[in-house]
Amino acid sequence: MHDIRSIRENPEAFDAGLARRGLPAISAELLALDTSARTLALTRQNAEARRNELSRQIGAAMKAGDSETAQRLKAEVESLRAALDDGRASEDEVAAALRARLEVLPNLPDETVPDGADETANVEVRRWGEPRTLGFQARSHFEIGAGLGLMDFEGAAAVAGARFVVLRGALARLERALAAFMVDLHTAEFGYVEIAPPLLVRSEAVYGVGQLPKFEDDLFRTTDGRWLISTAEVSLTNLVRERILREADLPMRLTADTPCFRSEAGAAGRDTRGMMRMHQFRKVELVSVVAPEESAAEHERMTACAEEVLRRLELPFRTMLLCAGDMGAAARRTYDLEVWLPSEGRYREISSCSSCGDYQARRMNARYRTADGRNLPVHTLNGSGLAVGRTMVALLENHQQADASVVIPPALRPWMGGMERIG
RNA sequence: GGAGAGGUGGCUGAGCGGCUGAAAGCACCGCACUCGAAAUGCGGCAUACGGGCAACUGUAUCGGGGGUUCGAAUCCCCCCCUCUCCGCCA
Repeated sequence: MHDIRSIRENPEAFDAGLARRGLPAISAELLALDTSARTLALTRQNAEARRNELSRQIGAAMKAGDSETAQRLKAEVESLRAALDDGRASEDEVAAALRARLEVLPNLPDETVPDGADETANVEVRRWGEPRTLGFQARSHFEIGAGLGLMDFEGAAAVAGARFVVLRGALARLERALAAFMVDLHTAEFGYVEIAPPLLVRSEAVYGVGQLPKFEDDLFRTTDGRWLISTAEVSLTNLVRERILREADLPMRLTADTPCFRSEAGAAGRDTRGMMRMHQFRKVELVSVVAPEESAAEHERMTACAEEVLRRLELPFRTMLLCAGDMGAAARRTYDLEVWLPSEGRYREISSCSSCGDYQARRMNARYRTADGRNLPVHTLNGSGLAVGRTMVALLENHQQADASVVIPPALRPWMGGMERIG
């Protein structure tokens, strides 16, 4: 949610930011509504001030036993009423219209974000690792999984339908090991606090991170009106909703290993084979809540935390700075981590680390108290550290062997009970 | 699911139709006292949005929404949340 005051101060910059997102200028319309709302409010407030004053006089008159004066004053208040009610109604209407326009607008891109309409304009900022030369035809993760007999899409379809998978034995263990490995890394070495959050959340929480009201179609809703989290970002970020934090509470760094649920509406036909795009997948999420001046540095730090997972698992990746047109709505600046997939011969997204500025904080009303006693919106960041399902895909494909087995990278072996190889 | 109790400022907690944006205490910030500190005393200290060059000032906010009333933290209705007991249950 944008601060209407900042739009008032610099409407050109606001529209320019939206333009980078590929959106038309809207500041003139917003400011017209804003002016109208303020004018109506001022008129209403003056009428209310008058009414309050008269009410005080009525009280005084009644106390003095002067019921005649009291009656006369009551009549006068009555005459204010119609105007007051009308004014309030139109004020509410204008305010609602302004809000409806504001709450669906995405965040403005940071100055350091490159221009561009889609992923082709993203900028590679670094690359790590060399894709292995296999010496044989790379098999896809689902071929490997099928070969091992431990990845079952048919069974999953029978139980749940398309876009689900059933893992067995060593692969089920592998998923659990990867998640535990990631959480342990982030807590033990990077200072994140592990959280076991709700997976079903209320609308207010989804609204707070910016996924409602605009992206309702991407989510699953329960019969009692709650939502299944599409990412633990929703649960973790909202932990500070409606709170005033002390400066000493910041930075707040949280991590959680949770399933994520996405309807994948609009993704029909994409990634239909394998487990790249599921209705349910496991993800270790990172969330930071920081003071505004810290958010840029925190963004780099968080991205580095996610990258470290890939380094330790010996998975080649590149880090992309997303262009303005390719970022999610809440983000001001985003790095995507893309891991090498031998079967596709290209890099695929495995993590997305975003700095959201005060966009989510305003929607959640999450603030912190500065040393000089002001309450300012915090800055929030979130990132995958990493998407566990896709990490497993990358691990299987990158560490596959000619004999159809898969070598478990040494860093992960403690979480696999010492196992060195699957198959 | 049934019965009951309750949600007030950063925290605790009074108020239960007008003098209450809200007592008191704690916390916090000034000042005094002190060589310094503690203790003590005095003063200050909610948030949001407006108006005003400013001093200052208006409105709203006592979980959320609606209603009654000239006037609501206080009365009525609906919803949300918390707690206690009973039932059910991983």
